[in-house]
Amino acid sequence: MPELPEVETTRRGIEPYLLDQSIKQVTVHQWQLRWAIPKQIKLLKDQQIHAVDRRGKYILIKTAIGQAIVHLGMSGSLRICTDKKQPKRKHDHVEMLLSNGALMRLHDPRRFGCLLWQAIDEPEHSLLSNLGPEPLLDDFDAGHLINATRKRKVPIKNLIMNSQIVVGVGNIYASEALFMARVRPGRAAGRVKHKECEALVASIKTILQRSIEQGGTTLRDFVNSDGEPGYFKQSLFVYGKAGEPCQQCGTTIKQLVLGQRSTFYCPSCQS
DNA sequence: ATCGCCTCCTGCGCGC
DNA sequence: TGCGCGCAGGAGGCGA
Repeated sequence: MPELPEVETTRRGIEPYLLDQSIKQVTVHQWQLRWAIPKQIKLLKDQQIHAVDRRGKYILIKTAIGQAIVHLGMSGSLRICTDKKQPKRKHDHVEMLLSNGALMRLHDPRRFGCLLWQAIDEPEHSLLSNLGPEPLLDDFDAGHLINATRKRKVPIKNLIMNSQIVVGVGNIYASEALFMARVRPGRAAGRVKHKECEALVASIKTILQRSIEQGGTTLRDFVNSDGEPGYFKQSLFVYGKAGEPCQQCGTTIKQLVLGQRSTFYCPSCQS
């Protein structure tokens, strides 16, 4: 489900409830997510939260003795519950009770997400150590993308969704950014010109930023930490619009599969 | 090194 | 109304 804007929306939503609080209780109802939750997650009990950060699509809950690493997978969400009587729902796998009385619940029907632990004295987790730059920071620039695309034969869409190249670009925003940059998603990455790489970097930044401002994209079930949907869906140009006229030129939007993922583009606007 | 395919899991919408 | 099917916002891991 969540791409970078949805994860950032979630992070911003939970941060005020978590920051400087201590964790009074960690309850795990379902240990088996994508990977089993390590038993050490219980070390969070009585720890104070120093920061709630994000790296790519990972949310990092930091304490003096280590950090919890949360990934929401396809269907995960973190919700804050301030009403104690709010019942636990099916697929609420983990609950963390905070010193301010708030309860944070990790909900994930498909269980593609994860909750991992990295002690302060351990090397950076391998899931984090091989990640590319943050798309909204300055080290993700045209030079970086040009360098990453040379001699690569993978479709450009697959390449921008590769977290070793740049983090946070998922299936929705990859199609949208390619539309904005007027580049067809199936082009071999190495055939994308320098100018087009520049446009693509700018598009990725613009689209992710705008989506964050709208609270992310809710297609089916994304909700923020308050349980509210995001509003960027109304700003989508191509994703999920196969058969509809392009908003720019009227040509019918096409759909194909790349890297096992549905992909959308305008055959007239994008070349 | 790079690429493409498979996999994990539940839920929902669609066509019959 | 019910059932089976295909598809879904991720991404590591594998074999070629």
